[in-house]
Amino acid sequence: MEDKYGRNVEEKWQKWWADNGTYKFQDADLIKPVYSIDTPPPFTSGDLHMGHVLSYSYFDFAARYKRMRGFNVYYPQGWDCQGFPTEVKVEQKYGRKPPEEFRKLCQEWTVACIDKMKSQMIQMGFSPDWRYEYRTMSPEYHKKVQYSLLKMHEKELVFRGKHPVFWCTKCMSALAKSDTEEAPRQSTLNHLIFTSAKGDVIIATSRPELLHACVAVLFHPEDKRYAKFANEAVTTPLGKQVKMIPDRDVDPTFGTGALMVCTFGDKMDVVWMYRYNLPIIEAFTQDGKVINGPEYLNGLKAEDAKKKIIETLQAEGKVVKIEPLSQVVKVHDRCKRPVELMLSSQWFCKIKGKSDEIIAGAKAMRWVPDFAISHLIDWATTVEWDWVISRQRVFGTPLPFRHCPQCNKDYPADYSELPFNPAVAQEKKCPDCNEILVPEKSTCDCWVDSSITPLVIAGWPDDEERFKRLYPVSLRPQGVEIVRTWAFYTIYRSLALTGKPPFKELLLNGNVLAPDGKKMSKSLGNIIAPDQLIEKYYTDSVRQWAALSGAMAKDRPFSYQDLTYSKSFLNKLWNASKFIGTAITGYVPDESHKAGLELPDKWILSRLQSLTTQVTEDFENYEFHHATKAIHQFFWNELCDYYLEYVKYRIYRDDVPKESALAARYTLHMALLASIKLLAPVMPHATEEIYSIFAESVGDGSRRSIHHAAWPVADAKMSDAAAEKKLVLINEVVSQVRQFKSANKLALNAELASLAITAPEDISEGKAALAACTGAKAVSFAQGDLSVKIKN
RNA sequence: GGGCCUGUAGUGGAAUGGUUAACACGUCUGCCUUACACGCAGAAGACUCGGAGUUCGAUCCUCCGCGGGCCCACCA
Repeated sequence: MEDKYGRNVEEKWQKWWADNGTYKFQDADLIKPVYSIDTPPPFTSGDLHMGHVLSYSYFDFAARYKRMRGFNVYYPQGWDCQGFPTEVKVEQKYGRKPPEEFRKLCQEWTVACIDKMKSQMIQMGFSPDWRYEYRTMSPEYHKKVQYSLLKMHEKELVFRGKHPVFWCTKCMSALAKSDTEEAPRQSTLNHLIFTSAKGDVIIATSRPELLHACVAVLFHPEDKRYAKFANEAVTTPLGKQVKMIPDRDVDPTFGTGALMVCTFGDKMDVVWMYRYNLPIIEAFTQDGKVINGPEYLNGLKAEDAKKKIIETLQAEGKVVKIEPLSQVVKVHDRCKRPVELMLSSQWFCKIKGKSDEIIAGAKAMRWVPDFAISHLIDWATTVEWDWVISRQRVFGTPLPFRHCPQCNKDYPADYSELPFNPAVAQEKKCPDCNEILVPEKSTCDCWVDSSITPLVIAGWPDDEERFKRLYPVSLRPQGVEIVRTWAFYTIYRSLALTGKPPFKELLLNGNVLAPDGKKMSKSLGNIIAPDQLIEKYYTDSVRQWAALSGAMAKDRPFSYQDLTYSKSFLNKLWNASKFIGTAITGYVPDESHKAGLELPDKWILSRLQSLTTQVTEDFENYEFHHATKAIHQFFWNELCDYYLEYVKYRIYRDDVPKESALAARYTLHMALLASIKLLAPVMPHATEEIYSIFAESVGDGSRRSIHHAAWPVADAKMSDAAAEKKLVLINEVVSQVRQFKSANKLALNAELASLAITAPEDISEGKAALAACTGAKAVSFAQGDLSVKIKN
């Protein structure tokens, strides 16, 4: 055992574990039960953040615990490579490039990011089997994603259709919702006159320039003002007839309580369009100019069109009033221009109508904590339309389809063509018209990639043997905030592709907030970098912090206090272990040594049994916080603070009976060995090093890792309620003596003339320990309520 | 607007339908006692957000209010 604990110790074992394949999944072992983990592939930003540290620590604890419980742990690690942020960074660095070249640059960039993050993971002592690393940008991964899409296409769950998407008319690009932000602006609410046989209807709109795309007028079903118009036709100021439809989502208090649905002014229009199967009118071109409108509007930009149409309608007497309106609009986060909804040809995955089976699948799995499933149920029950899976991006998985421009039909790629890449795909012709088919250039939404991770890690679809062994996976750990995406899509796709729910258990973690309770963000400058913490506090402290944070599906502020404490405990563990290590040097444990067990020995061994039971139960429930706390309490406040003081004389002095000396060593051996095993999942480095104290009892000299040692099992025979009861009294006596010395400004090792103890139980068995621990030259006992008379 | 979570000493946070509500950091007082000063022994510090209810009894259960967090929807 090294003299001092530090980064050198941690690095030494990290290397040793890698060299010895400590965390390898035992492919050939078909007997051990398998425990598989579908770990989150982090987005390859290049940096592990505190949220990663927390959540990855969490399931690393689970993996290590299960390994010690005799499971064959399958713990792969993947990388979610493809995404807009990478494209942005690569473009910033290299400028715009042709697609294939750009994709290569993105890949190189990503590889560098992965290298960095991987080394951070190793520093954190995470224990995946790196042989099973996967990258969503690799050809093999693309192949599996595309295979999954072809399969779902065969089941008609994947299809192409026209769908409104967020669109930036300045950048001429489709946007994901995450590319948008909100901006307040001053606008106007315009009250326009619609006419009908039953009278006029005044509707209020902030976007009169969309009037030509008006396809319906809606009002609230209980709004008496409009009840008589239900399902009647009204005429827009442009002379078009549309229907009046009652709808529960209309706010009768806003404007006039009647609104026009335009395809598309905002997202709600899209909802209504689907709800009532309304026609779609393209209102703008891709560069934001009016189309399909009245002559005087066509070709104008939205802002100009708005002015123009208001002027015109006012002149025609069709405007009742114009009032100011402050509103919040979605803008493109990069150019700050308002975003439009544009009809566009996209690929979809059928989701609508699938809620019941997804919820049923979710309910078939254990959610920890259980309330987290509500996030999924809420989401599943409010799905309004199908999942748009295509993105007009470069760095992504290509959709494996071709399109006939003539017949307007889609053709899936052949399985033999996978991985399909439109840039190099062979030319194919339309079976109907012989026209050359156009390979799809869009790429997949990144959730398409990541929603098959439990399948991919289990060898799907080629390796049936492995798949049977590894699927469904035992554990899916993930953040609550992506239940609606990662968990939702994964459950759905896994069910669709295999008919079976993908996990047995889900473990949900929350996020790490900055010490001020706010979200960590670059703009607030409150980010805490894990690397610096490791440098200063060491990995095993950071891991303890993660355990103590206990953020089960809840957000927790980062706390330096917990980290400081964790480091203190690490130090305590280290020093106590050094002491015990010296005490038991050359000691070979033997059951016969139990014959000499004394009262304090029986006590601490009894406490150890209940601790073992408690900690085991906590680990089963992923209550790492509780488990860690319990071990700390035992080790520090019972073993170190009392027990070690009771036995020291049996270690140091030569005049103690041999039986007593052996029993003390037996107890120390047992207590330390069990303690470090219980701590091993959380503090893998320190416990591994301390484990070397026990090297000789391991046998042949070839070093075995503590992480393959058997998890302790409580032994009921070692439980001793009587001893525990007596030690409560003895500890109390010691405490009183310590108070006496403190009050009298005596050194704690000062000798005392005598102790006269009155206790409700016969605790005279502890006389020697008491005398040694308190420095009392004489100790006497009497029966009665607890009291201590001290003479110095 | 909807959903979920949450409100406990200066700070971070346990726990419990019932005696003095953990523990840690910080603070204060002693002590460098042959594992550890990243330590040891003590001490101070909490009307457990406010209100109502259930109960013999609530910090814990219910409701209302106020506050915080996260997610989602919407702003015609």
